[in-house]
Amino acid sequence: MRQKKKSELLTEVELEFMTELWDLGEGTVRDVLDKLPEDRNLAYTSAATILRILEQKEFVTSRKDGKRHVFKPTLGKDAYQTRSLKDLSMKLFDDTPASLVARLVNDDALTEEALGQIRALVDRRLKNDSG
Amino acid sequence: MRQKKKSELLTEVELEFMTELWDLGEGTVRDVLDKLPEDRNLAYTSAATILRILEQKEFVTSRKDGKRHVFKPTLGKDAYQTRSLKDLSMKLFDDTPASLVARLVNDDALTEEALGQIRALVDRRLKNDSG
DNA sequence: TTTGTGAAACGAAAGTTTTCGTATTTACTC
DNA sequence: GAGTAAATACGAAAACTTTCGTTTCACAAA
Repeated sequence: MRQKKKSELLTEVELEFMTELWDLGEGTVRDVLDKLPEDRNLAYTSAATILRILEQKEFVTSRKDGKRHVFKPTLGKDAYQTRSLKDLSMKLFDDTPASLVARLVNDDALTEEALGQIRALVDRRLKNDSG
Repeated sequence: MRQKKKSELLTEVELEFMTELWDLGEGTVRDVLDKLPEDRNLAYTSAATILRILEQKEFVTSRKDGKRHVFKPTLGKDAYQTRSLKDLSMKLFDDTPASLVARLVNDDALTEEALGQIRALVDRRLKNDSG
């Protein structure tokens, strides 16, 4: 029997939808569809299908409100951010978060301001841990 | 006319192959295939197809060596790391690298040592920029 | 030159993701 | 209850990714 590949990661379109739901908190098919960019031009039924799939994969739950379904993430955006970073770090950075940050801070496009913010974050975390 | 979707990002299997090529520097179909995990069990022709696709997408070039083709990345691993981070940052972190790092350093699984390394990297970059 | 071995070329099957059409259901209004 | 507007349910087409089989080609050994 072939093992079902359960990736735990969102596909491109799934992520697009989850991003809207994270922003909305929760919402109907119509809510999400209306929130997509003007030029996205996705059929209503397509959007409904994506949400159905997200529910099958247990990334969202739904409740009924009158005749509509209201969808709500079961996984927080922060948790998914962590999961994605872990995946990227594993696949492309030898599972060494420091080397990921190294690549990031060596990016010329990164502003001085962003660098300062990053250091502040790291410092705060180090202080909290030790003190 | 429909715009060809040119993603610039590697698919799962493409990344798997590029990773081996980055490690090898360059290599033949056989070289890459032999480098995959024991239990990968991919047919030779499948590997050849992936490399052919990577060449079509211009992620690698090939030269002939006797009767075999030797494949070589056109894009460095570091450049692709940067590209991936930019993509992730855009899709999941509001295009704000600092918030990506914030998520990373807030991950409880991150060791004190890794944190120290990260701060050192940031400090070094800040010093170099100003002095 | 024939023959054997391993590689390349190519197309297409199999698997997954994305999109949509059709049919049905629901709630509301008269 | 019949009409209607909007939502859901479901299947399947379309698009993309992954895998492989068959045929052709290149080189070397007899």
